[in-house]
Amino acid sequence: MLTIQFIRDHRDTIANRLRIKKFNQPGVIAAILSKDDERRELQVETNRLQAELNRLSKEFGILFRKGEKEKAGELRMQSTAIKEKVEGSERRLQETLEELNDLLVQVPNVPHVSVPEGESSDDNRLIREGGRMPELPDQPLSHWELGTRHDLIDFELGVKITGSGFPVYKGKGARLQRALISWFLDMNTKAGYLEIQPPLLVNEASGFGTGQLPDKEGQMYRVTDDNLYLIPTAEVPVTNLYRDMILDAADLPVKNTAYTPCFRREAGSYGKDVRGLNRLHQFDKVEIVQIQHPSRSYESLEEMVDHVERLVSGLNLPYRIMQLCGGDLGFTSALTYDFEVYAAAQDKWLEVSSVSNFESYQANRLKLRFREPGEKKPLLAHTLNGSALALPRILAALLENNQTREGILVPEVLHSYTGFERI
RNA sequence: GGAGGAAUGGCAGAGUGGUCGAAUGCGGCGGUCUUGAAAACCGUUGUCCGUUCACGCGGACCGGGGGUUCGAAUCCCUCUUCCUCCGCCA
Repeated sequence: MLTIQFIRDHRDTIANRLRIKKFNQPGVIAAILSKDDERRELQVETNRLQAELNRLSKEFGILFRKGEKEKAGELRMQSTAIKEKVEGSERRLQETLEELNDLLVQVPNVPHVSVPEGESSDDNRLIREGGRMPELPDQPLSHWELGTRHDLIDFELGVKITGSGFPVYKGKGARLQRALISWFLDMNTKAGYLEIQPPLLVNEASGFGTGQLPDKEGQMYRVTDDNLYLIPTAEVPVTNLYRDMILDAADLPVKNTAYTPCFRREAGSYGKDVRGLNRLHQFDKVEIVQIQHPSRSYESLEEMVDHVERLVSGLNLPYRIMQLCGGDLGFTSALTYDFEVYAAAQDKWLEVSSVSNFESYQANRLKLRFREPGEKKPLLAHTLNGSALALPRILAALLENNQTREGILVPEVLHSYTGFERI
């Protein structure tokens, strides 16, 4: 969330900057500012009463030890009276703090100045494109047809054992998945990312830290008995590794990568977009996460984009990089680039990576800070993450684009991982 | 799952009701000494909020939450985590 200080400092411009993100509730900002004034008044009053009570208690202790029982008794009555006031004041302060927090979490991150206006994904800005469009044989097959024909992916078995959106990968299909994961991780570690294997279930505090809670609660699978959530992305556990930490500026940037399955309920999304591997409840993804100094976070964002671009072009997939418009930008993000690859048989662009700078929005929730050498006050760090890469749609595009009369060709970079060159 | 013990500052570790935000040691930072370094010595060293032009001042925090008390790191309840033993187990 935004810091109250930031909102105070930009009270005149913030509503306008949020408008681009389709947050048209200037009332919330006004309510935050007045609630914060209220909070400060209450704080001053509470602190004053607390100081008074502390002073009386201290005096009481001294008198009591001296044996001046009578004077002590007087003080005790005074303290009792003040104590009631302190309790009342503390309770009001606590309530105000909670109300303020409830308002604060409703405000999305402020978009970067370069974010274009727009309503939906149709208004996203094309940054650049690359790769060559494939030439398909006559009557090309979709990836779900190819998956079934070559016995790579079994959707029906998944339905039997779990439900729709939980495919079973078999044989060369499973091996191809493992090859992609290994190649991605190897490329990421070569680029300086530390490989992490995090837990796949997280607690409430972690969900809150990266912003999935409270606003995206319905998107996560929940283990109610133990009050845990299945991770929707490795971003959650890997970023939360650094919750409540103060890092040295010299440790920045922190660069981590993790492969994990991801679990998403995808409540409310049905229809033809969800066919095959296009949208799943469980899928595999390799994630990259950076924690960076605020003055260098946008350099890191570009570096991450370049890195992801090397991955997609290494697989010889036609791709394009889009900058998300205000209306399409996520709640917690300041700037996001989406990578889309072209799946030729479906004639569709599929999103395979989303690379974002959250600036200090997550860090403020996470209490993730760093200290400049010689400085006393720690500052909020910036967090960034991106997919490098999400598997199912990559697999879909590979199968569809590389189908030939002689079988499906495996990209060269994967040969040493798969042990086969065609399917 | 059962029985017992524990959780204190960057780390180690004292503190069982009253100037305790907390002894002491280590580490860090600054200084003295030194050609330089080490050693020694001196000083300093948590986070957050509020207030102040500033020096400063006030408040909260000793795993989390709640309670007892004029006053809680210290007593009580509860949750979490860790350790030891038993059981189960990939």
